[in-house]
Amino acid sequence: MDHEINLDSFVRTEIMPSAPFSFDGTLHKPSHFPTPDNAYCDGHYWQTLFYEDHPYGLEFINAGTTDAPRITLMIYFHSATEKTPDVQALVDEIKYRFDLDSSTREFTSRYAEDTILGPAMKRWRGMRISTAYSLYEFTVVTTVLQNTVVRRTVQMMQNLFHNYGTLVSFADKKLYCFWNPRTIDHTDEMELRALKVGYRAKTLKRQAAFFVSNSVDLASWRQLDRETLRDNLLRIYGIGPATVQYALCELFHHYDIIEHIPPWEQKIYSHLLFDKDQVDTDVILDDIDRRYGKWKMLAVHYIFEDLFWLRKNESVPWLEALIRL
DNA sequence: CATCAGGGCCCTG
DNA sequence: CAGGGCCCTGAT
Repeated sequence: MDHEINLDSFVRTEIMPSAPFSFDGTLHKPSHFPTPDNAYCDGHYWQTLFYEDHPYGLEFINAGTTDAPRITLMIYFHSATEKTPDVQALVDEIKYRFDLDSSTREFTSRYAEDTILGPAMKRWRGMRISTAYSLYEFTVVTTVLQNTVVRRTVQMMQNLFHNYGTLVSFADKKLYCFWNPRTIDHTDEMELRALKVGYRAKTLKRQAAFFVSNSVDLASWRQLDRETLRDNLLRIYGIGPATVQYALCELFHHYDIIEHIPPWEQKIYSHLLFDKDQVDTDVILDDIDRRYGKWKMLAVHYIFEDLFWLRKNESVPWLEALIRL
């Protein structure tokens, strides 16, 4: 099952994101549960990428500043199965997934002195909402996130990578790369259940089948208007109101909407915005809309991630109480 | 020991 | 449109 591939060759390229740009804030999201497909340290980020049926290893190095951004990107590949990777296509895809070309200058200058956003802005000015994942991969991640605690989510993801993913080595890292949905489409549900995913086995099967038979054209989904896109996403088994919200901002970079606040986030925003334990979600949504208008999703992302960066460095007792391991 | 909710969603009535 | 059920595990 667990095969390993040495990504023995690489190409090197430079990417110039639009300014301002936060390298660390965009590439590493401390609020996300850890997965064995990426690694991070200050100014340096490693990520596997399964693209066009090939495994890649990406190494991002911060070679610029917030106002003069520059990323050195190494794309590692397996020379025996691929002679010349399509670097341009890969770079375009990476730029989209990490939203490297988006313009946030209006937002960053407008809210530089905002009472709530100001401090986060000093640290993460130019941060984007991003994900390294394809839509299929994203649905897998959100599926193992549902109705459980973080420890189990991490374990489920580990089991799935271990059984269906590919261990790749590059740049002195060994990380797992995502599988083709066909892999899970071909396994039976009982085998999946043995990986402790519980009732989610059915969901994972149906999602894999969907992506195999429909070959979703992500490029065209990215062009859709939001309502059509939302309808399409909600038609995927296992995607409901919470996941569709995450998908719209993380995968498709809609920064101007937030319509749904799940209970645990409600508690966090209650603390951060109102200094209370529990505030009604409608009140929170109204407040966010009034303060940040068309940037409201990006705004709460700054607030949220800033909090989780803080948690990396020191303990935040009230937050720890909300994170159920 | 038993019960219950957890970083939702589907399905039923 | 409200509410029960879902695999499992740790908290209570």
